[in-house]
Amino acid sequence: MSKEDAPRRGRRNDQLGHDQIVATALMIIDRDGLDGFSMREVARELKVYPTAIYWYFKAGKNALLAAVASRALNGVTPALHMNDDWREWIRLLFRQYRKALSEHPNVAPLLGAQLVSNAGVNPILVERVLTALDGAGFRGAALIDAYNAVLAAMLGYVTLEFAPVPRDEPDSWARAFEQQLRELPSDHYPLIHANFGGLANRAFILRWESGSTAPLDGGFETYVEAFVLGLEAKLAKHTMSA
Amino acid sequence: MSKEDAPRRGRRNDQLGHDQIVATALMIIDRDGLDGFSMREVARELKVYPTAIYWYFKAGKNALLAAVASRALNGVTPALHMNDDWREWIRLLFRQYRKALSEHPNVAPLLGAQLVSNAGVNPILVERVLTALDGAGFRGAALIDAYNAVLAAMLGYVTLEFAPVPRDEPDSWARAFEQQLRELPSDHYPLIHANFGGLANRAFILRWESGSTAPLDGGFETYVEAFVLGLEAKLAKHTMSA
DNA sequence: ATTTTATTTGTCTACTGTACAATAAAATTT
DNA sequence: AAATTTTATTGTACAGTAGACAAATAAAAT
Repeated sequence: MSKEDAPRRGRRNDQLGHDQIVATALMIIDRDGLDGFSMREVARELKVYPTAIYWYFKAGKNALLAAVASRALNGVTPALHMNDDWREWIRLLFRQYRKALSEHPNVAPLLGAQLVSNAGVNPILVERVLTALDGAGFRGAALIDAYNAVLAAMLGYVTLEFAPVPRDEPDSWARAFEQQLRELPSDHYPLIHANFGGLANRAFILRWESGSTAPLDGGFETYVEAFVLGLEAKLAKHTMSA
Repeated sequence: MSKEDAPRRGRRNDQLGHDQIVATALMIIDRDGLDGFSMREVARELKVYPTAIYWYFKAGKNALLAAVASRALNGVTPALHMNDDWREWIRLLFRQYRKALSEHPNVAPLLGAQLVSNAGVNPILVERVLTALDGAGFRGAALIDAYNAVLAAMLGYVTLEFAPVPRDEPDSWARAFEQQLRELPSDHYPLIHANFGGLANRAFILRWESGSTAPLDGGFETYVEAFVLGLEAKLAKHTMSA
């Protein structure tokens, strides 16, 4: 009713700013999942016109999502000091990465899969992984190969673990899915049947909850340990043949 | 101009059918990427009204995408015979999985990340992985953990490798990105600098092409071998302590 | 010949990303 | 202090999206 109801055009004092936009976007994704995210929803949340967001992220939606991913992973890369054990450092990296993502599980699909994998991450991670592997003894082409293996392994488990489940009527879907699993004929699937208790909702493909509500800790530790031990074994083979 | 131009309503002889829809959807995704996919595009391609698609996929877009993912992975799981070496079988599984996805790289984001990870895949894969690991000697909780590790590892590398790059003006984007990499100060990033030739466009985060056009073979082989060797080492530790 | 059912057309609403122009406050230059 | 430029926002517009719903109709079953 009052005059001030008419929204003012032009520059305002309570500026928007990159950080506020990214924080809001991350909040929306945490709350509603990636499907609930949209430029317009961000604008609504900030009580601002949708196009205002485009002033800060001129490249649009993907640019904003890249910034969100980057923020969610802020400070993940552990420090790396001389004489640190490279195995322990990689274990720490994997665990911190998983922990960071477990606090923003809905961001996970952006990382392994989306185009963000390049833009969002910072070169410090790259340099430190290279440093750790160089310290272990990897050189030249073997260093590059090991680097790629480490990066992929770091992302692999968590991307899958935190993959979202259908969000419409999750309860009935879960029950139906569980029922479907139980009905697998035990003669064709003897090991699934024999280990059903341990597998149901505790194993990829055979679960109906995301890792954000039902984490797969044991598998992760096995995964990390196997990978580190394997790198070590591969290193031993190479240095012996050299 | 002729009478037959008026589209016939109701049931037709040249029926649509699940398979034709899924095949068309996969073709579109192969051609235009996941962003180019939409229910309406599928309908256009089939010269049919969009809502016709919903008759076959009553759960909508996600259901169709799940079917597409399942089709793209059709027949990936290698046969597993008694006395097969479990290490060799896992290597084969990983390689076939990667090969199948390299023929449909745009499907990759659906697998690791999206909700498809459950619905799309068949239980034969699960049973065979369990069989291979059981044959290796994993039992009980260790079997479940190893299973989860294998599944995650199988998906991890390829999901990242085939992640798409920005599709608008990819050339100028690639050049800009490369330039940005070259300008990393060599005092802060000595190993990136020292290995620049081997890293540029050949390493995660430092590349501007997707794995579909610039595969990262060496890293994959290292990854597979490290993982298999690691599982073996982990197994040896366990069976020794038992 | 009639009913049923499977399949498609056609209509509708509510939403999305983003290009573009208008506008005004703040910062900068004169 | 006045004029100008830059920055940040409102406001308008468009073409595309998913999907609910009802109407139409051809083929199959009875």
